[in-house]
Amino acid sequence: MSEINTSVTILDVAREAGVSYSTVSRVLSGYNYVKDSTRERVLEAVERLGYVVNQQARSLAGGKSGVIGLLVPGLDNGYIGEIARGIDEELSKSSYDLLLYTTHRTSTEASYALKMTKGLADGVLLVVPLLTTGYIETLREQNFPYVLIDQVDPSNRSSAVDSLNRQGAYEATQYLLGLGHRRIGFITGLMKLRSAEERLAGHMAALRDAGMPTEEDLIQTGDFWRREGYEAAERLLNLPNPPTAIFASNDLSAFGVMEAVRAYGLQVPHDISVIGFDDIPQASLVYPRLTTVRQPLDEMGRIAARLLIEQIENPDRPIRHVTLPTSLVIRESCQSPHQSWLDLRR
Amino acid sequence: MSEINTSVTILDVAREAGVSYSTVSRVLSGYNYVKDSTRERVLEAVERLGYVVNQQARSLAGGKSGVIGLLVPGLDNGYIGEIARGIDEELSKSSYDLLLYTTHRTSTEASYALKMTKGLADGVLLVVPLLTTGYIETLREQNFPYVLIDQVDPSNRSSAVDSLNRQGAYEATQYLLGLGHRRIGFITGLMKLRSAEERLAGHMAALRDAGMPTEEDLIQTGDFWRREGYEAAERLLNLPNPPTAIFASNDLSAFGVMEAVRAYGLQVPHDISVIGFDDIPQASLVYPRLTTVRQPLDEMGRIAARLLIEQIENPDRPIRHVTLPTSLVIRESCQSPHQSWLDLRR
DNA sequence: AGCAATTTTGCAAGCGTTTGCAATAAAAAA
DNA sequence: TTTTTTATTGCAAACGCTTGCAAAATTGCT
Repeated sequence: MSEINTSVTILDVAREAGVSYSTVSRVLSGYNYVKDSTRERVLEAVERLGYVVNQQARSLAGGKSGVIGLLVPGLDNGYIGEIARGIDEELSKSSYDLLLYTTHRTSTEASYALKMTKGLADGVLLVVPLLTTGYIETLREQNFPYVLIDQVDPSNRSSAVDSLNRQGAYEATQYLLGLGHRRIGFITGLMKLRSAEERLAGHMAALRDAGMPTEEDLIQTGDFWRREGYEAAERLLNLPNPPTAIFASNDLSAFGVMEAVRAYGLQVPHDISVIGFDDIPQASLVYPRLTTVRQPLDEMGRIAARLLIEQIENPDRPIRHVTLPTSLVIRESCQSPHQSWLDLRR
Repeated sequence: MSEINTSVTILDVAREAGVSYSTVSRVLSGYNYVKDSTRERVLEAVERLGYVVNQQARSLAGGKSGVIGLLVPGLDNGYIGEIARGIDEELSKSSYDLLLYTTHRTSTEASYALKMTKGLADGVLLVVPLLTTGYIETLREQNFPYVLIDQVDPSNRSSAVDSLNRQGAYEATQYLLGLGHRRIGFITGLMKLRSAEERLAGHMAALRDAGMPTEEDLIQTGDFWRREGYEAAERLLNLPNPPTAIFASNDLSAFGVMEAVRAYGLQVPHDISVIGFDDIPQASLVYPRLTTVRQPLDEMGRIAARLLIEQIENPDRPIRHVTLPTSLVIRESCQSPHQSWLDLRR
């Protein structure tokens, strides 16, 4: 790699190796019908000239771009970070690069989707909760490889990776119940999202199965963000008969809850137990460390990436929907309610 | 955008609009010498056909790729996330896309650098602390636009964005001193890095200027990671005469410190004050919330992106080095040492 | 109306690869 | 040997776009 010149092309390599450029191309793309001695000569020339393939040209000429698009709502989330890490890890095993799009960009999601299909990427990973199903159809029609992460295609005709939201929530509530809580506040996620729906459903089911009445005031609307978590918690704490535990639909809003609890001069878990959902890295950083339902986000990213690559390299593979289990991670933010406290509220 | 077909090319648009393909190209790339009526006709055709430009082809033909490369060590850092957010925000104002590379990938950093110069990106943002200066030279030689973030080119011939590490550390130590601390433990960052060096230097300078002796045992080596922060803190706490405050070179290691302190049955800030550096989002999430030196990471990303774009669009712009100020963010992890505690140690 | 200056438009030649097809060389079979 | 078969290699034609150059229109002045 002595000569590092921008303009070393396949032709230069061909000349250097004394073969035709198509032979060089074949060697480079791992074609089999090349004599070993020739291959070696080409490789040597490549090395000597410091040649690097021009991806753009390669993909224009019909090859693959070697790029995978990742469409996410934003980077300020923790949650996305974990997924991205998983994706990145998986991609590092293959030779794909990652092109990141955040939908807060000015143009519409749909236009990104389209853009990618135009040669920019070989496939796309969608972590776009609020998706307008519209462009998913576009992708499918064009037969462009894509995988949804933590969201589902209502029509069920897309490859997707998600987790057992409902069951996770069910277990969390069951856990709280088991600790002796009888009044459990629930803060929903953004209800347009399937995952938010399922978590609520799981919670309700657990209550029902335990023969507990559901009280409307105990269900407060949130949006998966911290601020709304704080405010929903305030509403819960202001109730004439406040809950002894609060189940927030994700960790971020659980953090808001913890803050609100503290602002009310109460202590977690002493006065109020708090449980979250996701298990983002911060969950074990807060104090007290948050008990939460772990969604294997990085694993989801990894699997999605794998699914996508399979689909890219083998286009007629049927779509697949992988659902990962969640698990309750018990840390220090929950405990049994005090008897006195309970009595007080009777 | 009724017909969404993969293969709508500039030629189709030209036919539809009844003009030549070069005219279409000119309209699309904002060339001026086009009659208004023609432009309109073309734009209509584009709309009608749902045409989307093929970036690969465009960039092959000599245009720009419209992609900016971002080379980072990994995504598991919080620190990187903030920078990336800033970059992303800035990019969203322009029309560049972001291609993400993590160096933990198998190939070497240098090969990525090369790859990008081959048409894949128009410029690159480097957040690669441990950089071997080698490929920076490669980039410079090829006159390929790049900007360093939170790191400096020893030879000082690169555009870069960093912050006043030294001064930030100076102020932090001064603050601790002002609170009455006389024995301050310091946990370094990875000393290969300039920023780690500077933070240590700032700390030492503050001690010196305050007429304080520097005690070797109080300086422990860390590496900017949590685990090492924990262990360095243990070493500090095991000292015959342990410090009353610990200054960790970044927030991540400060978290490790807090953990260690807790593991020793002590309380932050009651028994030991802890101060960090960076102010990553988690800093205000931990309990007690971490007092730290704020480095405007997102702003650094934003500025770096801007610098890079300027450089791309105006190649003979001189290189620039922007250094942002840091600021002390006082939260709850520091307080004055107890007199009794101090006496105990006299 | 005639001519120069200026604005618009179109043609053709790439950009660096991949790949189908055909030609050549080598190996196997007859 | 000669004929088949199979392995190697080269040529040429895309891929979809940008851009220099030249031709065609238009406009402004005499």
